[in-house]
Amino acid sequence: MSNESIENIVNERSQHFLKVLIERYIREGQPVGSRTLSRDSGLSLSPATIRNVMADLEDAGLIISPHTSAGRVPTISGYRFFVDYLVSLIPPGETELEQMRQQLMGDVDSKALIEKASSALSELTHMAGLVMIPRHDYVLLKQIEFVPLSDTRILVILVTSDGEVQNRVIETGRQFSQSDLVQAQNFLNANYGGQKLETMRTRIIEDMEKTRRQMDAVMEQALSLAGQVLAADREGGDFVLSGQTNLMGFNELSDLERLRHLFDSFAEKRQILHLLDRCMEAEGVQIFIGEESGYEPFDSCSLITAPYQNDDGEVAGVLGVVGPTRMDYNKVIPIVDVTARLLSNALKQR
Amino acid sequence: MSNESIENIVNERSQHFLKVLIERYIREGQPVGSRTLSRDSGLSLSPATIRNVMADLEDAGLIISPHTSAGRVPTISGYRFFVDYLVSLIPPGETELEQMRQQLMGDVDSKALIEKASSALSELTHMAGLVMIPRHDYVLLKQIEFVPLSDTRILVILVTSDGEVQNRVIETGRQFSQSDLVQAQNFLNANYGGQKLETMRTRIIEDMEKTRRQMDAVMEQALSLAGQVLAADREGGDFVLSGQTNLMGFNELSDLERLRHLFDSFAEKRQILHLLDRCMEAEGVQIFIGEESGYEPFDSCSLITAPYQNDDGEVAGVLGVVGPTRMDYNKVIPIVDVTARLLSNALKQR
DNA sequence: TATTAGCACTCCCGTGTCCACAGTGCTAAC
DNA sequence: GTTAGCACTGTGGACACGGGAGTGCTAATA
Repeated sequence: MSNESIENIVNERSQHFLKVLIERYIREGQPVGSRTLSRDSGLSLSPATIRNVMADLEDAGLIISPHTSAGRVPTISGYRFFVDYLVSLIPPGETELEQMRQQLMGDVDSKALIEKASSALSELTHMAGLVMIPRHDYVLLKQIEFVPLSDTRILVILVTSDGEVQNRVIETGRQFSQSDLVQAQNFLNANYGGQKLETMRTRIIEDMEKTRRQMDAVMEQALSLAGQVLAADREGGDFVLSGQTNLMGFNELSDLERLRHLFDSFAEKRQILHLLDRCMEAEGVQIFIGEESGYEPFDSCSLITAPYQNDDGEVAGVLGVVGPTRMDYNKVIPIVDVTARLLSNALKQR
Repeated sequence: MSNESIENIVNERSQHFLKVLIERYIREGQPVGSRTLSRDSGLSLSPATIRNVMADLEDAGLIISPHTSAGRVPTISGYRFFVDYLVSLIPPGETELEQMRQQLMGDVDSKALIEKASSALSELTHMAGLVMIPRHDYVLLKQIEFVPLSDTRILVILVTSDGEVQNRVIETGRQFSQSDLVQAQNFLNANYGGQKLETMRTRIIEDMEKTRRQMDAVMEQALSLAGQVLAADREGGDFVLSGQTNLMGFNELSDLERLRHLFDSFAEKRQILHLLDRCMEAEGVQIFIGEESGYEPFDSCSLITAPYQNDDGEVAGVLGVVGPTRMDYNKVIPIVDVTARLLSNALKQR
């Protein structure tokens, strides 16, 4: 890719300057000039020399100057290069680790854990924390239960492997007796317990086909009910967001118009879920800088995500943080990484 | 109260001018001067005369001028006087009513209805909509159900009169057999079905006292379980918020610091719930202007609320809108009022 | 007595000018 | 390849200026 060629063009010394410049810019938030860089670099070269280097970096598209007589600031590609090749990750300190452990301990239910994880992310990074609610598709059925509400309305309760309980009311065309329901429920528990809802969905459709010939009334009823329940489960998923107001503190996001777009997109959820879905497939930490996410409200933001696992060790969801492109990648990346691990562990020990 | 005396001091003509001034200010958002007011008032009086009147109104504390050579703007007391004595409520137009009905129709579940109501409020007023989730205390028990999860963990399902299903996992000290649970469940349904959770809570405590002497094992078990379930239900309640980003459009709220406070308070929920709780007791529409709410983040906002009823005609919760003090009270008050009625109806017809 | 015209006064706000500052690119020398 | 020197440039703060909007007061009017 283009990064490869950039790496060749920009020699090692230039890379060092790029790193120093970006780290300085992340700290101070102001364009970095040649004099400053000369002092910070540790290489005792004169500003004039640095200016030449900076011109090269600018040609390579890694930095840019907001106007003639300002210093330089990183471009999106600059950050990208930095993140890919130059970061010196700083693992969370003992106090921070302690704080995370504290929050993610105790046998609370998974919903509470997820909220804790989200607020931990936002508190530690001073940005917005984001944790996806585990997708049901990846969740195993522990138990299914039918409770009659009225003649034709049945409350269906799904207890899933993540300790969550989902309930859904279904409207059946006809009447089911109490014992019908008990039978159906036993049948389903015996046959589908321990399966993923996702595979269950497909298997039930197959099985309905088969049973049509056998004509076992109980089975047929049970399958039809389960089919109805799962059909209602096809929608989008959800996530928990914390500390969105933290984003109001950054002056690169202080434009009310942009900020509003961003907040609207948090409330809308759909697009963000789509973005998070894409991150589920990634192996570890995933980073979108500025426009890289391809999602316009995030244009001046970066998103750092990591997937987390449920108690079966399967990827259950994604968590992450959103902040300005000018964020402290050195620190934030490890925080996201560690939080994902801790959440996975916490979900396991229940 | 002080309003009474103000009413006496400020004669009818002045009141008319106050009304015109406030309505103009609400429309235009800029301080209103004597010349403008003279044109708008319809009374063909010269600006000089108006100036005298305005001086009186300023003395009475109803309007104030931001600086020497600006017009006047309403004070909090000015708005208060306006909403108490001068508003000309404008009922929602047919198209708006239609929109509301559309959103609040259909046999969706109560949670969905509440979200719809909230977004209807925000869309119609272009401000933030707020609907409290019905307080469980006011809700009747339709049915209770126990599902064993493991030896000592039991899933308890409460089906309530508002069609909601709540589930809660309780950790019992000892083991319950399947039939124990069925008996307990039947006992509770027979004895407490149709009661408010709130009264149930107190009655169960009494009853446990009584049974202690009779020593009926089933009853005792059942009561103890129910007691545990209800004990977990003592926390604060919740609300649904929509269109909070609408608030970013108003330039009287464009101060990022204040705005952040406001948004934080929405996320924190506790204080706002407290405020809403107070509104439950009020008969109809309730209005807090600026600092009247006594809640600092709302200092430059107004809150208009109305209680709504559940299917038994009892007050179930409160809904409302939050916006800048400079809002169109003439239109917003009726919208809040009507939405509350429509939501009550929608909850009834299920 | 209530209303009005006239007038001096005040404050805001947009405009324009000026200047110091920081940093640049280029050239020529080391 | 590195550096000193220099002319150049955009930013942003300070300042003065003037027009505009609106006020309060006074004296005249109906």
